[in-house]
Amino acid sequence: MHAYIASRISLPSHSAQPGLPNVFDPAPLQPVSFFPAGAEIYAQGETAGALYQVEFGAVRIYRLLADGRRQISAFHLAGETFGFEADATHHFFAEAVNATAVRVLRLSGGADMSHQLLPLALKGLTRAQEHLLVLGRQNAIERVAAFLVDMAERQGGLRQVELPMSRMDIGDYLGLTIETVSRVFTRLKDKGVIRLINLRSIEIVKQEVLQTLGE
Amino acid sequence: MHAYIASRISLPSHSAQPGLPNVFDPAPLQPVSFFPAGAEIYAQGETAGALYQVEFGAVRIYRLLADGRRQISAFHLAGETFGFEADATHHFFAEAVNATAVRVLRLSGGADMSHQLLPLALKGLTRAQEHLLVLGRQNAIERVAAFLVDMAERQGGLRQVELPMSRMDIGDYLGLTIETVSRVFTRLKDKGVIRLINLRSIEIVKQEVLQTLGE
DNA sequence: CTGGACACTTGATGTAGATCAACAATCCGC
DNA sequence: GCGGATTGTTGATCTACATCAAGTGTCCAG
Repeated sequence: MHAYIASRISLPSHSAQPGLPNVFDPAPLQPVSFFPAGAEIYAQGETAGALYQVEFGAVRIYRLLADGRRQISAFHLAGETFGFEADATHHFFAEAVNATAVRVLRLSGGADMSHQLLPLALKGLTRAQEHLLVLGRQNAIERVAAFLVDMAERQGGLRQVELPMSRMDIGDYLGLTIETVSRVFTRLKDKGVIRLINLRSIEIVKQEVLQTLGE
Repeated sequence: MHAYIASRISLPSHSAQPGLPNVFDPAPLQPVSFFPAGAEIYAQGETAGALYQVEFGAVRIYRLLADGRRQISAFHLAGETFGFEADATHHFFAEAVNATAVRVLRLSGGADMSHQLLPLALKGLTRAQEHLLVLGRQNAIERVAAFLVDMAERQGGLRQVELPMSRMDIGDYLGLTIETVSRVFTRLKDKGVIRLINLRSIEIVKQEVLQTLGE
């Protein structure tokens, strides 16, 4: 999909992370890697063994079918952690949606991290199961509404929501085509539910309507 | 959906479980509950706090939309464990598909089970993410094929596969209607890929074809 | 063994969203 | 700031699956 080769620049980070409980302290500060838009963070089939915490930017986790159909199973925004697997192999691809910094937390063989990992895994599991309901049983408007509500919540519940990803990404996350995503945005705009500030940023005008549609 | 009230009969179990590593030993043997077909094991909104291990039978995990649309996120067969949640509340319903026995493992407040739970949670996460690909990007034949391959694998890879659940359950798991599920079964039968031994049991005749369709 | 209730299958028709196609807006390198 | 490439929108048409409808098979209570 992307012939892009990641140009990683690792460097020790000095920024404290207020608000984000750094469960990995008091280990020495972990290195941060930068990825430009579209760069691969890891690929399906690669050996797993690190956790990744998004410092800024956004990451998409996805799988491909043989003919190129793509399903994005999750987006990860600043503060979120991803990369854990059931065995020693990555079963998904991870790519930077746009310019992204990721703190890499190597899992030292000895240390037992299950205490820290379990809540993250359970959170991910709940999210995936909720996404199953959306993909299995909701129509196009409901899917987009659920997506926007989720993105808004994860950005602190503000009226203005940033969408770092393209319509293609949104489509591949919601199981829709870009055309359908675009039409639904237009429909929600015409109904006065949202306002399109620019391509990658919307304002939620009627939060209740969106909420009701999405559930 | 079901006005059915579970008639639980709890009793201490004496059966050893060869083949199933009982990670909860050497705790005293946990009680086993029986549930008739359709009985509720737990409901969305209830307080969580136990794990459930299927002794025999099958369990469906699902969510409902306000208008009654249902998405089954998982089936659990003999030997599998379910019931863990990200917080103290169940976010899904669990029901016996047919006559089912479940070992209830109360999580004592003090004990730290994250070591045992993490692999189960990660396994569930991977499964849910794979199911997302099916629901988001595969067509009706591919969905049914993937489902049959999965059921076959979980039953030891034999040619003959038992389907303890109704067409309605399969439809609600795959995001399809019962009619579409039925038509796809007929289509696979006509192509000679499967044989319908009876309503709840099929034989896989062309394993490779099914495998290819499902991925 | 018989009847009635489900569960499933099969057929006819409708429709949401995909696909195909043209155009518009936006971004970015020079 | 210009021009081409990329991303998004809008319209026309097609199609896979849903919906509606009418059987058929299966199971069990009596």
